[in-house]
Amino acid sequence: MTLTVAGIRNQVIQGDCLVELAKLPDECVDLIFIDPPYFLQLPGKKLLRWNVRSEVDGVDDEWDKFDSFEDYDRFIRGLLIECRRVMKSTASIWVIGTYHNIFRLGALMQDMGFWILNDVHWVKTNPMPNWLGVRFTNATETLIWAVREQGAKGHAFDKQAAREFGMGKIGDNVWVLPICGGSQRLKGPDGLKLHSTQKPVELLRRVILCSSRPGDLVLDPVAGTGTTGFVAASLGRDYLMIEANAKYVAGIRERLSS
Amino acid sequence: MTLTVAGIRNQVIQGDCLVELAKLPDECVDLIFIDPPYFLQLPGKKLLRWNVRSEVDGVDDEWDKFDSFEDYDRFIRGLLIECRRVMKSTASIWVIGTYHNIFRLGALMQDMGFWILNDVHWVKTNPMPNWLGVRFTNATETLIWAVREQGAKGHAFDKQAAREFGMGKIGDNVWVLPICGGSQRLKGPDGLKLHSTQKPVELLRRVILCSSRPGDLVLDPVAGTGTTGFVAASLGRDYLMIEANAKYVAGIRERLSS
DNA sequence: AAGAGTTCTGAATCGCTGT
DNA sequence: GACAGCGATTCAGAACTCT
Repeated sequence: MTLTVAGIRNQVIQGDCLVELAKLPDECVDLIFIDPPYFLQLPGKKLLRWNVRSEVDGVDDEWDKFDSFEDYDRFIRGLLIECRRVMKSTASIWVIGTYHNIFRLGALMQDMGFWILNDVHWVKTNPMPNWLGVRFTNATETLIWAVREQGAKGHAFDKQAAREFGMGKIGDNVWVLPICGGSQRLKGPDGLKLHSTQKPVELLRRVILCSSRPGDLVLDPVAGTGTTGFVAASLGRDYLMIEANAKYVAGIRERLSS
Repeated sequence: MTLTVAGIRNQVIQGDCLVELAKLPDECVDLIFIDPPYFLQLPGKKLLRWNVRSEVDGVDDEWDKFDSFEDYDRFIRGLLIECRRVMKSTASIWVIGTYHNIFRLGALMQDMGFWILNDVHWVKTNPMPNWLGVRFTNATETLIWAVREQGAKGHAFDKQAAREFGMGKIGDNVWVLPICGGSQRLKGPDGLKLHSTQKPVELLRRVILCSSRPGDLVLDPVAGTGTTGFVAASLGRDYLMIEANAKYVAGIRERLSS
């Protein structure tokens, strides 16, 4: 069964992203934001041995388990193929990651024919300190912004908005802003943070303002805590979110209704 | 013929990087810096500056021409295989690129078994502006810093130096500095810039100070204008540079003798 | 000589229309 | 499809010109 375009506006779908994406018609969305699992490969036992903190906030969720780069690539490729199919010719797509996964994402996108417009660097004002002191503090995440193919015309770009966000006078590709915390951070029924890598509202605000128009349909197939749809709605865009985890979906629904 | 380790210190070799690297013994260098062609894929059409009668002198050098991503990947993979072979177990390697090529470099490195320590982002204070305002100004280049394999021990890291360079209080992975210009920029016999992509001395100073020790051997197999060796020598490190282009080699020799 | 104003350029995957 | 031509609009920093 294929959903109608009208029927997919402002929905949160609980389900597997590949299964649910397959139900969407071709060329129906204007903007896609993907915050995939990062494949951190954290040697957690080694960190435990130092006995500093039990987990150092390392991501250790069930959805971040992949056995190999090949497994990870296969998942990402499948996801991107469906995303590319549902993009309008005028749509653009953002993905975010760290050095653990962003190079794979970018190379796969280029191999699939996506045309990269920019890399944008989120510089965190309050990164997790590197207490081992054997490498640089990792204070950044990288976003890739791309269109469906070389020569694709008509994607949205709000130059005035971009100008406000960059460090330079033109909108440049460096955004300095804090990580998600405080009251913005969703809590689960247990009072602990609901999601380990919730993205800040301001990050999504910049993405959506710069690269979409009012009334556009914004898709997030790996919605997590639903920041994408939450911000899209607040900016007069429509959203469609897909998330497999029931607890996250419950969190999203509560967030959207408040 | 294999060169002795003593024989390769402080040399500039004119020749094909793959051929010359193959002559080196295993595990002989402490640090590698690679500034490969970026495969910019610029349109044939020149970008016009509209307030003056001039064109942007984009990079159209022969050394940046590849038929496809596949061709590009083949070149990079061959280069990295040899680099990995000549790295000591305690060595580390830097590569630099932009969104055109850095994702491919990073993914290839991961696939080959390199272990990424950081991505470091060079934020340019004076980037080329985005004339037409259809995307973000591309104000950054990305460096990847890696060791030979997961669990490799003993690579150099000067935490004090790193602390001075980052934007945060700890040495973080964002470096803000201007592009190479002025008297630092090498000129050819015709008075024009010798090389279209010369890297600033300060960038290499940071790389070498942070990730090598005095007396270490620093290898640059794609030397260009020789900034790597020039800076290494000034910091009490030994260097080995390989460069195919005779004009660039002449420029390097003159630069080193002055 | 010093200072003010002008020109030039940098790893750029940058437009739209009409023929 | 390709290509020519029009035209909208950018910035830091070094080099250069003029006073």
